[in-house]
Amino acid sequence: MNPKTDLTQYDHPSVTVDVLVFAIMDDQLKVALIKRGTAPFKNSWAIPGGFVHIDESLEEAAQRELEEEAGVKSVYLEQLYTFGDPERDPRGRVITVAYYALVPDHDIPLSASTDAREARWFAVDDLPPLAFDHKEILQQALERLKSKLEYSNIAYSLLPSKFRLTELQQVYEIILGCQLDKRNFRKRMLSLGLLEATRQLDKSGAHRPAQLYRFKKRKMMIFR
Amino acid sequence: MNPKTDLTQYDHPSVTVDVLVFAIMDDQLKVALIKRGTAPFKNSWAIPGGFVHIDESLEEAAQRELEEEAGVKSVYLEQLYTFGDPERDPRGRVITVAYYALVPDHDIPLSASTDAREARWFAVDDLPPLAFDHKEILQQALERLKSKLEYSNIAYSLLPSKFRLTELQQVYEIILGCQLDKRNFRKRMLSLGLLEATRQLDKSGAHRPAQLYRFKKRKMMIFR
DNA sequence: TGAATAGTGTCTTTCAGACAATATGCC
DNA sequence: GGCATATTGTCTGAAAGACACTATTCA
Repeated sequence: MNPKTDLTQYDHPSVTVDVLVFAIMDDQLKVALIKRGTAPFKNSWAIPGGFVHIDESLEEAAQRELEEEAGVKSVYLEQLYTFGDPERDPRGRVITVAYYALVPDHDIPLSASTDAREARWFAVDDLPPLAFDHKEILQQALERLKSKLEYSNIAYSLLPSKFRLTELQQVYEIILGCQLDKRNFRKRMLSLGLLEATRQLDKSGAHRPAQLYRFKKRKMMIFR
Repeated sequence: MNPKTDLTQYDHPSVTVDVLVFAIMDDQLKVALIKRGTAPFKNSWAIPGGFVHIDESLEEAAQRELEEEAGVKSVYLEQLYTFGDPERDPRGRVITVAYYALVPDHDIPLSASTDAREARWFAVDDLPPLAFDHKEILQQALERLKSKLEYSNIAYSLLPSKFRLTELQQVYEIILGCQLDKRNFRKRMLSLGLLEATRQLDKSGAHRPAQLYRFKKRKMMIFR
């Protein structure tokens, strides 16, 4: 049986969404991947995704994937790019609209869903070979994430609602891949006026407790 | 006859590309629009676009539209965003991948192609009502254009290969919609090191001739 | 009191922005 | 010479970056 049959017989491409789910875990930026249970690329790791239903919007489809995969709702979700090379899927013409999501928690269990044998978090700088053009998609997501970190407040979406300034700085350092000066970082963050101190202290360590802050608005803002 | 029939009977969405073609003409930013010759939105103005052929990439489809519409090749072309609301086209499920193009010439004749009664340039701040969700698409393209102008060298793609600094400044002023200081503008542009003086002067006016410059690289570069 | 992290200020450099006079070529 | 545009420099304020010590809590 020709594997292309079910995808191209109508001359309409299939449309999928792929969702890159990012989180900070163990002081690393991690991405959720699934191990494919079916051909093509059976047993390869891939970005979770699926077909767009005929009556749902692209964003709804991405939300649905996100919930199936990581069980999370109301997290940061943004359309990344649409990948449509005719050769990107050996089964036939599949156009995928890639989204990326940022989840604040440090300990999200993943569920292997349809087509997936297994789901796991991978540090983005220690990845297995990926199926399809998923390496390129991931690459592009990382670039977007880095640049958006510099001129927006999306970092809030990788943090719990209250956090120490040191934690915020770690998010920046992990994603940008470089060390930042503590004094300059705090000066800059506080001068943006997007943070406010809460009345709480973090007393979790055997040392001076840290002030906890929150973002005034948990909505993406551009500052340039 | 149910107008949805031909688009949804297979449960696959249709995929189109829409291409926003921008140029500077008469000291205004203009966009190429077509007047639709068929329902829905018959006689409304719309962004030119068409179906993605089953064997061409999205970018190839956009190139093809661009050539059919404006007869231009090798101009700046960038994917903008993918619009996929299930209600965006009354005929059924149509997902469109929007691209925008920047053409350097001041006098591009447009050809009315399939489905179009007429094609015309419109100043972006004097637009007719647009079909579908095309107003939103155009809005988003303008935002992208403005922000990219600030941190990249895409302005080169709206100019001929050699140009006066004054012309370059006009491109910025027209797109950003504000006046810029001539001395500061020139200082900044020259300090970026992306421009080089040619050996030619522009002697077209009854006044002191201007030095002609060119971009060292006619490839999009980010400077941030 | 020692360990561990929190918190803070100054100086320098760089860049953006305000601002106006002179230069050159053509008619 | 008059007109029209081209070309050029200084000052000021803001923000980024380099840099090191004190403060606080807990064990």
